[in-house]
Amino acid sequence: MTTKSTYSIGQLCELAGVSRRTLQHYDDISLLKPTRRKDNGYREYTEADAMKLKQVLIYRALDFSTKEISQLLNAKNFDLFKSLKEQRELLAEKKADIESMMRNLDENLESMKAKTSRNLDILYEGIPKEKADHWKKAAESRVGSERWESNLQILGSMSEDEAKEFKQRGDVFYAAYADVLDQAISAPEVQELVAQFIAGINSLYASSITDFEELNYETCLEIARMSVEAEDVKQAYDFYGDGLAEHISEAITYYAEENLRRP
Amino acid sequence: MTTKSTYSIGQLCELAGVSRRTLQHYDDISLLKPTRRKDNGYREYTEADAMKLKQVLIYRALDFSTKEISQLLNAKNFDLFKSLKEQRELLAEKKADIESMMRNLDENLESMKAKTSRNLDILYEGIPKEKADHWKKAAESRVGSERWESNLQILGSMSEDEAKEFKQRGDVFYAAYADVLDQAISAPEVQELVAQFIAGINSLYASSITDFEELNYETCLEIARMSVEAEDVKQAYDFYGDGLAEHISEAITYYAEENLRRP
DNA sequence: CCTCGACCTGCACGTTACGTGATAGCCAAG
DNA sequence: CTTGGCTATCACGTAACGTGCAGGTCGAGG
Repeated sequence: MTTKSTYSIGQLCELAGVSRRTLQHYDDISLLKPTRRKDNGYREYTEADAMKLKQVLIYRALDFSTKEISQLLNAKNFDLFKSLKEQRELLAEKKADIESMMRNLDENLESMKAKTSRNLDILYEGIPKEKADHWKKAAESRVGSERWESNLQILGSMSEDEAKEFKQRGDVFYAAYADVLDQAISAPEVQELVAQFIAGINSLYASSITDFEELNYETCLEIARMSVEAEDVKQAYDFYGDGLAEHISEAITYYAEENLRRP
Repeated sequence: MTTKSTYSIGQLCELAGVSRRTLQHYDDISLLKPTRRKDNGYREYTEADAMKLKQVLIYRALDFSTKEISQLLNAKNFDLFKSLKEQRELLAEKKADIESMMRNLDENLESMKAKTSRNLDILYEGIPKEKADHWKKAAESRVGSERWESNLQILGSMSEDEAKEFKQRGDVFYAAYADVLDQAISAPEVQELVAQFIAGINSLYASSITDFEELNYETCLEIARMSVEAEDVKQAYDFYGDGLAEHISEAITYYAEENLRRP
């Protein structure tokens, strides 16, 4: 059973993955007229038409205008073989373009990663070497885990100065927090610090994430959980004061319940 | 000297290789608004805007609509890192598409070449093996030489049956021509055969080359020249009768002078 | 101070390559 | 004989700019 060598418009557009209207349009502008019309006016495309359409689609994928394609395909002395070779050339060029764009992106990605790790260095500055290495490794290994990737990328988007500033503010904050570890999580001093903490995260995110929405109830609870459940985060917190991780975790939870409860 | 970190519309469009109007358009539709307007109303773009434009251009190269790009780039929680990785993915896909199209083309080219050589076999059927091999090689080696490539490709575009038919007609014709070798090139019998010959080439070309123009004066002279100058063609002609190549060459020249002279 | 050319502004209509109906003819099946 | 699925031809809509046009800005030079 040889393939029936004529197609209706519907069959051809199905075959080629283009819309009916596109074929009608190509007919209108004489880019690809069906070989003949049946008596009822229906378009009847042949195998040759299908081949030509394939050519057209390749040129279209190469961003040629229909006018240009028309000139190419209907040129006097049109030579299929040459045309195919030319298309190959152009495709190769386009491929090269894409590869160049990919290399460009890779460079950007690399530089962002590099910056991230440089800024991680800054972040763990002044912390005993073994611990720092341990935490840093844990942090870097999180790249690839959806949730943390963008957190780390915020570091990557900061300049070194900003990173230093960020660390400084962190040091100051956690030192201050260490001073209130003996107070109840509901104590105004504690809650004031937590409010600062949340505000800090908000402004950090807001500056680097477009249209960032302020931390809500659930997200705060999640931060509270992570503070104690992620071992390295917990250790980093506890570095500033014994039991700081658990304390701030509960304090954040309390804060969220009091201030961010759903309406 | 650090690069001045703001651009006018002209500078940015120069830098990015897009038209002024495109940037104005992106401003209109809020895809990429300049960071600020100067007091005189001039658009002032920052480095960050330039980065964003780069993103836009990549997505545009990937055939995203401006609306889609706008949604992607201005999405809540937009994440540059993720976006870059996504772009890499998409570029990889596009590259794969292009590679697939190239493979497809290569297949077509291969099959055309294969058909050409199959039909060359048919063409040299019934001719002593050494000679046939010699001529065939010469013919195939012409692939790559502009002028001959399309001639051979006409063979490639024929079905086997057509090729056989073609050879048969050739055999008949050259046999007939061998019978008039003793007559003058201007003799009516000879000129009648030449007319048939030219008509044959015309119809052959017309059937496989879109909008082919009939052989003109110069082209005929060229055919005449090739008949004797191309060694293998000459030998192929002479196979049908001694001195046929030179005779038909002169006869074609005469025919052209008589019938196809410029007005 | 004036002018000139290069740059910028907004506005409006033109263009390409289709998309999206609306309306109507063809035709095989129930 | 109607119904559902294909087809046809208008005809208007749209996206992403292109292409002027009339007019403001600005630094350099006469």
